Amino acid sequence: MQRNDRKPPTIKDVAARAGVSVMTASRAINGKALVSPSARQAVARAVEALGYVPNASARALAGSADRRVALLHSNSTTSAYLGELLLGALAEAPQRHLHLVVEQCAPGASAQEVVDQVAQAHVAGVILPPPLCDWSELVDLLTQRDIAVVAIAPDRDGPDRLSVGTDDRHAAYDLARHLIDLGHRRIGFIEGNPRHRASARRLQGFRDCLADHGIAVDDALVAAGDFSFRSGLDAAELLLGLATPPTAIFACNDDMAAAAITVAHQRRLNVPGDISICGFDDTPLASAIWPALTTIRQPIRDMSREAIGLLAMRFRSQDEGSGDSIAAVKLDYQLIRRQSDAVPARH
Amino acid sequence: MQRNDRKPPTIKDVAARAGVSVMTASRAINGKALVSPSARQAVARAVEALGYVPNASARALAGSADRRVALLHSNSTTSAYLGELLLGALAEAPQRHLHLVVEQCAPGASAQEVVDQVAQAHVAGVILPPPLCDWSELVDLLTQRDIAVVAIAPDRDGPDRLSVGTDDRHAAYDLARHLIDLGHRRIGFIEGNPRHRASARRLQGFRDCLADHGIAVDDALVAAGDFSFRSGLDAAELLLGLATPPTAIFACNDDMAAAAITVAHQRRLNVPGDISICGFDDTPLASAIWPALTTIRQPIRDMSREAIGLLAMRFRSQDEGSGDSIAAVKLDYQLIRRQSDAVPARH
DNA sequence: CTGAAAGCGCTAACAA
DNA sequence: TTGTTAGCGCTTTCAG
Repeated sequence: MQRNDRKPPTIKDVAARAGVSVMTASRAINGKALVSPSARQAVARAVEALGYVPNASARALAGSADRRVALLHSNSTTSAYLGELLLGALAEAPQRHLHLVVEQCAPGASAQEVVDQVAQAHVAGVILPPPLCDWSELVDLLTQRDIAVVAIAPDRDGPDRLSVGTDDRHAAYDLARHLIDLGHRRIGFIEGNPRHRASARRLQGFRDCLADHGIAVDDALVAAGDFSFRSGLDAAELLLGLATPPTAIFACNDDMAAAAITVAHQRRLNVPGDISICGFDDTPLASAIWPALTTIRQPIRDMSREAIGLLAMRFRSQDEGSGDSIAAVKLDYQLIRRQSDAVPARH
Repeated sequence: MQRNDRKPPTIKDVAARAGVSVMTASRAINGKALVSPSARQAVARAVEALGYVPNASARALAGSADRRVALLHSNSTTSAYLGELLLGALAEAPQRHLHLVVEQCAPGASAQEVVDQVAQAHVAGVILPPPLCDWSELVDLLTQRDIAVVAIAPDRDGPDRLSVGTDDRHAAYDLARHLIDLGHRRIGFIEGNPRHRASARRLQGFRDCLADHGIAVDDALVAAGDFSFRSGLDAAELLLGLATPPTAIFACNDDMAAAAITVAHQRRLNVPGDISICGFDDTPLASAIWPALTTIRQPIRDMSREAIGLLAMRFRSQDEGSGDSIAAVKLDYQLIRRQSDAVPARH
């Protein structure tokens, strides 16, 4: 009855305590078939009593079951985004018997160099957050090397391409409808970086919604932007400087929405009294400004969780030689209503 | 010359190619002594040619060298902070031959429960970010179980306690001095959560600086807060509503500084023309508002990197039976000057 | 300085 | 349904 168990219990200890062979213990622990209920129970009890936890290294070494997968990132995403991604992946990986490694690709590296780096890591799969997931040269090279790729929120999901994301168009549609339901008819839109397809999809959802509600889209109300706060300032300046300014602004991300609020305040406009302003993404910024932003939240953590799941599934079907399974999963977004929107002021 | 090397090369391949035994290869690869220069070189060449990378699992399984360490977090820190911490730790751990696992402790769990959870993970050490690092019951329990603990930015670093952080007092002193150098004499201060010692240390640095410059601290200029945006609003309201308002405000974090800017704008004050406002932490928020905040940046990623280093060092000295080494490391902070500060307006 | 043997904890494959 | 044998890739003995 010593306080400090120097060594953690091994499967041998479990087997001994359960009165079965190591193999039976192994099978029971891994939930395989072909184990009698009684043995299964005995093992379960032993595991419980000993506080046994399988040794991941040994498992990886023995079977070819545990594979390594990498979360490859450039330094261009924010650490909040990356943090969420990491948390999801780190939580899911062990459950799927995958080892997660994190790789950062060097700033100026060529696709070939990045692939070499990944290959060095002996990974069987890679999770690619934006903007990496849209670097087709990289994706192709990886695929050629038989490394599975799953894209997080890619610009477009090709067939036979593993991806997870949300439906930007649909989310934008919903947000636009929210504004319309409030009574807005002149709604300004601040575009994101034209190189990101997400921006185009959001605009599309916005346009579709207006069209469906019989509202003509005034092109003067669609201002260019690039997702940066700075660009949001200019766009909002333009929109609010119009002869007939909009009663609401739909910004393609929170940063630009925050900028729009800043401009509104500079112009002595009350938000949301005089003008409603909505964002997209629900970054921490959204709730750290006043008024807090009504915005769309994407389940980032769940995305990487799903990504790991997709990889695990792909490996399984590879092993079984069966055809590929589901390729693109779409997760639900959420409209977060805070204080930056309201019914339009009477004229 | 096949395209797809099915299996990665093992140490056997390296040894064969170098014309030495597996053991010599192992020793050479790990930089151990007792290897002839010629052998060492041959192995190095073989490694290079084969693109050999040691298999971490096998290494962990064979030696007792690789230990597991956990980054334990509650869900109370922001994901940006956690993300940075993760990136630092994930990058450093393999280099130190440590396996990093990430554990989230359940919201309402007792210290005992959390320790049990950690023990389950077979870790030899734990990295504790705030506020976990200040939960002394937890730290004690962990220590009793012979699990090394390193605290990230703890409220106070005891002797014999591994910790890494920055010098809050000193950083606050520097920021205050920056304001004084600009010409400010009436400087408001917005406190953080009184339960966080960091808040007190920042106030102390602020006071010390004023004292050193012969400026009396007017207690009316020190407003309570709790690090939240909301509390910053109230504090700023109070400060700016004073008969003789300050010409500058030093907020204990960026969120409250952002709030102060909001209030200033509501009162038709120009920032920084009419009033300078500084933050602390350099969160993404700092550069996503207008004007962008002058603030203090803490090297969060480096902190977790250092934390891993401390653990590795501790293990090494444990193994060698030597006494404990350096316990508390302080990292350099940085004063980031942006657009929220300026010389005070003439009266 | 170098090498051979043994085994880390676990699981495929094969028997029983 | 169960147990046995072998071996994953590496490092630790312990002998050369």
